[in-house]
This record gives sequence, C-alpha cells and structure tokens, in this order.
Amino acid sequence: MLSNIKFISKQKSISIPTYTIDYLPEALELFEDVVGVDTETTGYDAHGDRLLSLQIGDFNNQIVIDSSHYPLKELVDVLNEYFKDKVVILQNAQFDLRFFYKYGIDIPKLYDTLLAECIITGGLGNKEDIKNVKELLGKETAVKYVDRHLGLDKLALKYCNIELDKSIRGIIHREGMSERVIKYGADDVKYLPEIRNKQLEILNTYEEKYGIGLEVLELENEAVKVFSRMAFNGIKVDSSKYKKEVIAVADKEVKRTINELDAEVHKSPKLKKYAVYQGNLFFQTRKTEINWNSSTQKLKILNELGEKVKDTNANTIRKEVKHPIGKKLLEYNEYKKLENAFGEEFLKNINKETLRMHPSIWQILSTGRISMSDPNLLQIPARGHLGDTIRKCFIPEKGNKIVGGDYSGFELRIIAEFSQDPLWVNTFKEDGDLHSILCSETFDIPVTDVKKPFPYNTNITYRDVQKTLNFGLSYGMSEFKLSNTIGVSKAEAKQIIDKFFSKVPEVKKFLDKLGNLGKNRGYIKVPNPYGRIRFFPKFDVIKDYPYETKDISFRWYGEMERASKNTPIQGLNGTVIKRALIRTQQEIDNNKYPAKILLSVYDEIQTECEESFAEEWKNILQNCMIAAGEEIIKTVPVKADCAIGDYWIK
DNA sequence: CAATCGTGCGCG
DNA sequence: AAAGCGCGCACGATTG
Repeated sequence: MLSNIKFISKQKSISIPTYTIDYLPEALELFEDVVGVDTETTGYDAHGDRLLSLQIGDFNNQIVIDSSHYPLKELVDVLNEYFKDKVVILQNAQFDLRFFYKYGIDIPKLYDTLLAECIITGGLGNKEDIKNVKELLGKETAVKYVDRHLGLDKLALKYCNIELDKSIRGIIHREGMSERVIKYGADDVKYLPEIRNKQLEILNTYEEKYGIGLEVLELENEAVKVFSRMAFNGIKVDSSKYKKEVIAVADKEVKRTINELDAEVHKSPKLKKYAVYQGNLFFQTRKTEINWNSSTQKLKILNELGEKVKDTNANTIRKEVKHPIGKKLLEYNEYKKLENAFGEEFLKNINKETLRMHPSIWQILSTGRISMSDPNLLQIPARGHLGDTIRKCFIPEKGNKIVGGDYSGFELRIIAEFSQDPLWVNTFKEDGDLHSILCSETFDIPVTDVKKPFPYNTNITYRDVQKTLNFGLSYGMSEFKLSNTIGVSKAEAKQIIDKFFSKVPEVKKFLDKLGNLGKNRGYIKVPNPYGRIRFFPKFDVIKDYPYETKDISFRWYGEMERASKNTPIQGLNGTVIKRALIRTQQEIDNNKYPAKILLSVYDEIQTECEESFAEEWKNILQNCMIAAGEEIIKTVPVKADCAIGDYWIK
C-alpha cells in the first residue's frame, strides 16, 4: 500500500517514493474525475498559520506535497487548472478552504463529507438529548440512539470499515514529514471517494423514504465556500473605541451597581450578617461578602428578604420582586453580562495579523441554521444600554462602507406561504402591518387603538401582546407561557389564543399538522426545494422503552411537537439566507466586484465594499436577497431592506 | 486540581 | 407531568 503514495519533496524519504515538483502534472493524471483533498497545517488560523502539506488522492493513489519545499502559492496555476473540472472531496472544507483562499486556490465543484454526514444524520447528536437519554437509560442507549460521529476516522469506520489512526495528528508540526506523517496524510484522502459514494447511496434512499432530494447537499456544498470566505474575511473592530465606550463604561457601571447593592445590604437588618467594612478606621467603605455574580447567592439574598422567588431570571425579578434591590440587580446583571461576555476577553478574538475577528462557523444545526463561535458574532448586543454603541465599533476598512440589510418579517411570511391563511396572506399582500391588523382582530378593537395599553398589564400595549403571540405560536407556545409573559391568568391567556386562532384558522391547522407529523413519525422535514430532514431520536427511545418512560414521554412528545412546528419555519429561513449568500458571493465572483461578505446573522447579511461602489452594491445585494426569498415565498411579497453605513447598522 | 454541571442571558 | 424554538458563552457550584 505504501508504494501507492507519491511524496513530492526535496527531502528524500526512505521507503516512500519521492519526486520533485516536476512530477506533479504526471502524478495528477493518476486520478479520475473525483479526488480527495486534504491539508496539514501548523494550526487553525489561516492568517497566522501555514500549510505543511497538501494531499490529493483516491483509493489507489495518493500524492503528498511537502509545502515547506513547494509552497502553495507556486502551485496555484497548476492546481486551479486541475481542480477546474474535478469534483474535489474534502472533509470539513471550511477549514481547508480558508488556507486555499489565502493563496488564491479555487475549488469550483466540491463535496464535503462532513456536511453530507450532517445532512444524513440531521437532528442527531444533540447534547441535551444525549444527556436526557443517558440519565434515563444509561450511556450505551444514549450513544446508540442519539449520538453521531462526524470525524473522518469515524466516517472511514462507518463506510469503509477501516480504522484510521488519528493519534498522530497533534504531533505533525513537531515531527515534520516523517514516514508515518506522510502515511497519515495519504490516508486522509484515500477513503474520501468511497465515503462519498456510500453517503450518496444513503442520500438517494432518502428521496424515496422521506422525499428529500440531493438539492440540500448541493446547497451546503456551495454554501461552505461562502462561509469559509466569510470567516476568512472576518470583520474589523475599532478596539480603542470599544475599550473606551464599551468596556470602560461597563466596568464603571458594574462598580457603581455593586456599591448600590452593597448599600442595600447594609441598610437591611435582615441582611446584616453579610455586611463587611473595608478600609481603615477613618475611611471605611461598605462592602459585603456577597458575590453578586452568583445566582445561588442572589437567590439566597432575595429569599432572606422575603421575596419568594424560585430563580433569579431577569423576568422573574422584574415581575415578582417588590424590594428595590430587584431593580438594582437587573441593572447590575446587564452590565455584568456585558463585562463578562463582551469585555476584554471578547476583544482577544481580534486576529493579530488582520486586526479583524474571524469566527468559526458551524454550518448545519438541526434546523439547518448556522452557529458561530470564537467569537459568536450572532449574539453581539443589539439592544440594551450599550447595544448601539457596540455595533458602532464594527467598522469597514478605510475607503470602504458597510452595506447590509435584513429580511422584513421573513418567518411570518413563511407562515403565510405555507398556511395560505386568507387574513395572514392578504395582510402581507396589501403590505399591511401584520401585528396591528391581527391585533385588531384578536381583541376586537380598531387598528387605531392597538398601541393603547393592554388593560391586564398596562406596561405593554395590545400590539405587544399580539407580537408575542405571532412569534410565540411558531414555537408552539401555550397559555402557560403566554400568561407568564404578558401577565394575565392562564384562563385569560387561553381565551386570547383561542380568539386569535379563530381569526387565522389556517395557521392553526398548519401548525397542528406540523406538530402531529413530528410526534407521529419521529422526524420533521424542512420543505423542498433544498428539503432536509430532522430526526427525533427520542421518538425511537420512547418506542423501545415505553414501560419506564411514561412521565418522560409526555415531556418528550411535547418537545418534539413544538420543535416540529418551529423546524420548518426556522429551517426555511436558514435555507433562504444560505441561498442569498450563495447568490451574493456569485455576483461578487462573476463580476469581480470590490465587495466582501462579512456576516450573516439569521435573516441579515452584512458586507463591506469600496465607497464608490456602495450605492450600486446596495441594490445588487438587496436583489440577491429578494431573489433568494422568492425561490421559497411565492404568494406574498418578499421584502429586504439594505442600507449603507460606516458601521454595522441594525 | 481539573472536568462537568447548572444557571442565566446575548442574538434571531 | 411539561408547558416557545434554535444556539454559544461565562461564571459559580459541584463532582471526581
């Protein structure tokens, strides 16, 4: 087997045939139209780290190119010409593509074995599910029913029955291109074509079994190019502004609120035992031994004050705590959160080479949406005291503009499209304000009155209640949650929901149908085109262990029902934003536009472009988004609003 | 002492 | 008996 490896390097290997780079064109002819490709690198950062090797191969032959001797940038022309009409298989393409983009290598037709596996096993591997099943029936059962494996070693085992040795991975950098490293690199591409074939076989059975075609796979294999480029581009943060206007302010406010909380403790006879003084005899500061960042301690304090709260969630405190300490706690919590999650540590995510943040992106969650980490740019504050200020710190390079925008009420339009409820559909067709119009129907009041205070809770308006309903119902909200959120009794909440659904009966039917589908079949689909499937492994667990899961099964069926209502809606939103990103990137590539995609946040796309191009680009971007939306939404208008700015505008 | 769990909250 | 979906992050508390 070793003899089928061709090592391209200036360093001779003892038992592996070694060639100079002149041999590359000939070696590349060993392969058919499908090849596996992989890289070894010194680390995860495409900007700071470098390539150690590039491997190209199939089951019969593998080429391992020593990048230390033959840098990728010298091979760009040969490789681009070669990849032009090949199907390139990568495991976790997002990683390799970032390095390829650095050197200008383009892969037009790619297949990602990791993404394919995510599609095949949609809904599996959920950590919460694993935990729940483990608690109930032990680890073995959890692994059997819920777990999934996406690593190349596990895929090789599953599809080729081969044990790949991954233990060497961590030492490649130190060891250099030793024989076992070369062999390891070759193995990483050797099995990719076979894995792909087997995965495609499975996906083809999904067509018949579930009505899910290969379109979603094509979508993801296109989208990964955009996401890797997006992560490679990164986004610029004005760190000195951020330090001054965000971190310093949050720190100051945390100190202030701690002092005020401590003062409350000193005031209260009930809390006296927590009081501490600091300083000397003449200058004493009133402190406490309470860590206000600890929810356990906060709960204890509130209980000692006679507040019978069960937790310290902001909502609970807002509604139930009468003592003035409640308000101060809320204030402290907000700034402490900013300090913790968006303070100094957050700024450390700025890349030293580029001075930008380059998140890593998980491309396929159980609904089809994406997630981000290191940092998670999907959770940058947009509201609250510092929301605006924080977003203003995300800026373009000199001479550029930020151009971005979002869809208007996209999930609500999905509900219109798929329920075909007359009132819901017509409101969008007439460009009416859905919340206001439905509100007037639910509460039998004129549209002009919808912003009047809600009699049961005068802190909010009728329209606020309707908004909660409109969004909550697509998550399967019940009267319990509604009564909790808007501060009415459960009976009243139920009345409101019933009245609301009586006005939009097709929406009710649509959601009930989805809920039942998931509960009865153990899976739910995101509709075609680009349809995908989400399995509910808990369904099979309940089926196989009915005797001891009676109380659990109520909970689990409820969870599956609500997830089934939400998955198609959330998932279609995810599909559309991916389609929009693909369209946008294609516009950029095909026309060589001076623009870059920076971010996509659920139903929003942010880009950066040359100032002189901004006006034109704004329209192009907006058209891409609308065209993508119209692939899915056909009976009501699709709206996307884009704008030009000097920072990230929400 | 490190690893894991629980709580709470940021976004849509 | 549970009662709005989908996430990642950071802290304190608990566990091994």
